[in-house]
Amino acid sequence: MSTRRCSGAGNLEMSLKQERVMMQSKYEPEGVESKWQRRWRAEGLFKVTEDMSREKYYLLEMFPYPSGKIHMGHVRNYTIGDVVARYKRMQGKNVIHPMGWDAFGLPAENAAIENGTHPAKWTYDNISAMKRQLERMGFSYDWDRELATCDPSYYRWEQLFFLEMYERGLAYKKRTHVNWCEKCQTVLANEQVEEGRCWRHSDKEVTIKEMDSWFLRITRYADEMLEFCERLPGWPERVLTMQKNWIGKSYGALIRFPVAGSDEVIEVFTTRQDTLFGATFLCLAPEHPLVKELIRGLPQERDVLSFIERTLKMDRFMRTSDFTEKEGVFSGRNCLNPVTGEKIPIYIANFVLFDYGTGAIMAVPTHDQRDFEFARKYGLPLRVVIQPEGRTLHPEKMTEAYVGEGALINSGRFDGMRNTDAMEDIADYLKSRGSGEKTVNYRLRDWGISRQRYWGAPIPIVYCDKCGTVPVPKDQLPVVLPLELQLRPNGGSPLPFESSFYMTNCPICGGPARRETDTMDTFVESSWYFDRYACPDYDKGPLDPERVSYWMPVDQYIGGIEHAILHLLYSRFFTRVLNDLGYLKVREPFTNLLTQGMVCKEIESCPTHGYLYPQESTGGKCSRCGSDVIRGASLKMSKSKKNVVDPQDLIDRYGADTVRMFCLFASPPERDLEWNDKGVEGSFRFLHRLWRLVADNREQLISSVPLDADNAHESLSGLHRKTHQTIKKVTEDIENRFHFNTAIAAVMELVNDINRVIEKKDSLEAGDWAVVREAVDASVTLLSPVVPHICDELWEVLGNRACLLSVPWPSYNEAALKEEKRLVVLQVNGKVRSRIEVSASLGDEEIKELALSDSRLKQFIGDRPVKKTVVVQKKLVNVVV
RNA sequence: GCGAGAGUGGCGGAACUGGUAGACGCGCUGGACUUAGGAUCCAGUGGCCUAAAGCUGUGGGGGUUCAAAUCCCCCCUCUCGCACCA
Repeated sequence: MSTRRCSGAGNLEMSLKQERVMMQSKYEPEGVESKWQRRWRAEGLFKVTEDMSREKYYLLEMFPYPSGKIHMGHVRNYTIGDVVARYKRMQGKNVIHPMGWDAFGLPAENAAIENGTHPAKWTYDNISAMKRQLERMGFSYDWDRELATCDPSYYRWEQLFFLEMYERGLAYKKRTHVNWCEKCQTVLANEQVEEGRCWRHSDKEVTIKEMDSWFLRITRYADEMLEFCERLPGWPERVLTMQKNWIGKSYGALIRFPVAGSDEVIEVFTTRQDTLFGATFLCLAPEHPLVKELIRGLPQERDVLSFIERTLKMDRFMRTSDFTEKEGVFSGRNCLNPVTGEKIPIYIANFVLFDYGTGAIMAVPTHDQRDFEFARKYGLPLRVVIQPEGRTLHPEKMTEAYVGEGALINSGRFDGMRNTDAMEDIADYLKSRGSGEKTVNYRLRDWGISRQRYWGAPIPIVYCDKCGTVPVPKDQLPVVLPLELQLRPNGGSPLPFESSFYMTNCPICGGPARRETDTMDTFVESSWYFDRYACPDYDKGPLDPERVSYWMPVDQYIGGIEHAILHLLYSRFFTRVLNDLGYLKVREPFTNLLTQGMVCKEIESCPTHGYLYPQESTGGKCSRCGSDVIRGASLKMSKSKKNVVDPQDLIDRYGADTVRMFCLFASPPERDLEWNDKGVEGSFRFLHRLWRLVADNREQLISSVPLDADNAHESLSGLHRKTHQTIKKVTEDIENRFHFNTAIAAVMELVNDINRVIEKKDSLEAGDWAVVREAVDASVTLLSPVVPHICDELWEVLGNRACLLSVPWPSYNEAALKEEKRLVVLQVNGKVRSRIEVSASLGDEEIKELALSDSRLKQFIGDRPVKKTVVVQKKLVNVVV
């Protein structure tokens, strides 16, 4: 690697001629930061354009919901991203680093209802407030690419995508059982239900409701998305595992059970077709579409209906909990086991999931624990079909199901086969008889995107009594969300009540028609915003093919782990759709993914007053009642736990650079960050020290002769070496693993070394100052992605003109890394007993000799005979006695 | 229950392919300068021991190795994800 001068000789000369930049002796971040933010903006430093001759680098952080104020999670996420963006830029890449707003969503509506502000005004006010805060942080966004998803110029393209998906059967409407959140007054996708609760809040259960809903056929891509999990080496294993589990592919068979005395057939999905001969009853989910028909007119009808009603009323969490007792009711009907011909009862059971498989199961109580419990409870027959080796199962004596392997019995022609071997054969047998076949089943369901809310992108569909469901013609897009209307005080969408919106004419027959009043899930907007950043101003179509193919895919995506399934899965799906529709050339949107940890802080609480704000706890006592404060675990910052730190307060107090630095220094990005007010002070102090280092030695630094590669300096060779070692370390820490904490620590070490050298200021010669200058230049340059304002200021003070962002990243000199002396550790039986310093030119044998003649080592060896001596290349000698 | 990850000083964290455990920072202790310090600087700071010498030490136990925070086996704890998935 070649040596690059850290100090620019040309710049130096110019600045010496110029009036010298005045420097304050005290570091005052506010002034420095606003100065540089102004200059960056004036120079359009963050603007980026397509340049086919240069290698592009797309760095993206998850865009925020415009809640009005940035929180520590944003600050951390965006600081990590900004460091990478600035670093890559200094490395010479053409870096795109955009920012925008995930601007549709419920909070705007709720705020509107609460305090009478229009969702649009609320949203745009919040956007400008948050934008100001992001600018104050000094992030290097190309604001020319800013977009807000609530803007018709954005969502019109989404409506176009929807129509094209509709044409291809990728968007469809069906009446089905869906997740309903009472609090949000809307339907939720499966991915948005967490532990039976709405992902937005945990205080209200999600219930099941039957209604019409629009779906996107994500399941069409299930297999491909699963397979591609193996081709995303730049993604965390954890996220891929979660996605794989969510897609949930399983191999099994579809088996048809004819209903006795009817033409109806019940299809069942099973992964255990080997146990088919032991199926002694069937269970349907209460939501199963056949249930109502089966029971019509039977004496059981009433009981079944009341059972269904009871079950559906249960919230989803209880319904699917392991602890909920398995319950069911006989439907009054039977069906025939397709292989035994035996008549077996059909039950309706609460534990059967309507949205997995076919919503119906064959029950084999002897070899499935759930079926076993159910059979015991309702006195249903058990038949053993798998006999384990070395013991005999008796149905009447069994206390639990046997789920292991064994030989088939009571299974007709398959008797004696190993159950695992019979899987294929039984499937073939079913196929030959027309009663089933092998199949693959996915846990993933189609993505329900209808939302019965106002503040979202309208679904471009019209309903006509004559023509049915009619897509809005593409040239009539966008279907604009009306802004002038009265919101409903109790939540719920005003659109179905707004005739000026829903009343329209049928695009086909021209007769009166009604618009779809559901809006799209906001995750639809976030599924393609990164594509639009490539060409936010393009109006001839959703995406400018040239620009998009230059920028996509995203090289590095950074965001919270909470989107491991939701947003990341939807985006992978959407990318495939847009690829199939011809808008995109890529199949996967994000090459590398970094999921940063949460920002946590210790909680404090009082036995009577609950969680306390820091100012409510003084000297370990509750300021209201004086009882002892309980210091709790460090938990994710949240308003309800009263452990949030407002980034704005910190910026006001310490400046953006300090906040940026602490966020990175406290822990590596993928881990949780433990907030520590004292730690912030530490970062602030370091920046002060850095500032003083330059301020106090400005004259000597500026007038020092630039260091030449070959004028290796005798007196300060240690500092020269340290400088190059630091460049190497920082480069590798950022490049290979994004470990900014160790990178910062390395620069701190260098700065400590510089200060140690400068202490002997008076004895330093001109050549020494050149070494110091090199070290200072390196420190400032290496830190500039982390703390760009102070670094640009110091860089200018040191006589340079350009902003560091356009200065190349320093490279290190391999020769300068070499130490002429090496510290060798001497061990006896693996224990450190002594250390010696040896010349780096010595060979293993010579070092061994030196070691054995070391007096301290000799003392430890005593007169014991040396059995063996291990020498590790210029590092360690271990003498075994 | 299944799957993944993690347990290192008073705290956040270093130690990259096994080779000086605790870099860097916070906190703490002592000192200097100060009218003062929550400013700054210097020194110290895993534990045991008055100190040195020494011993000991990376959740616990065992193993491999000249050498283990790091590799293997068993156990414990915590975090996250999934959780009646047929």
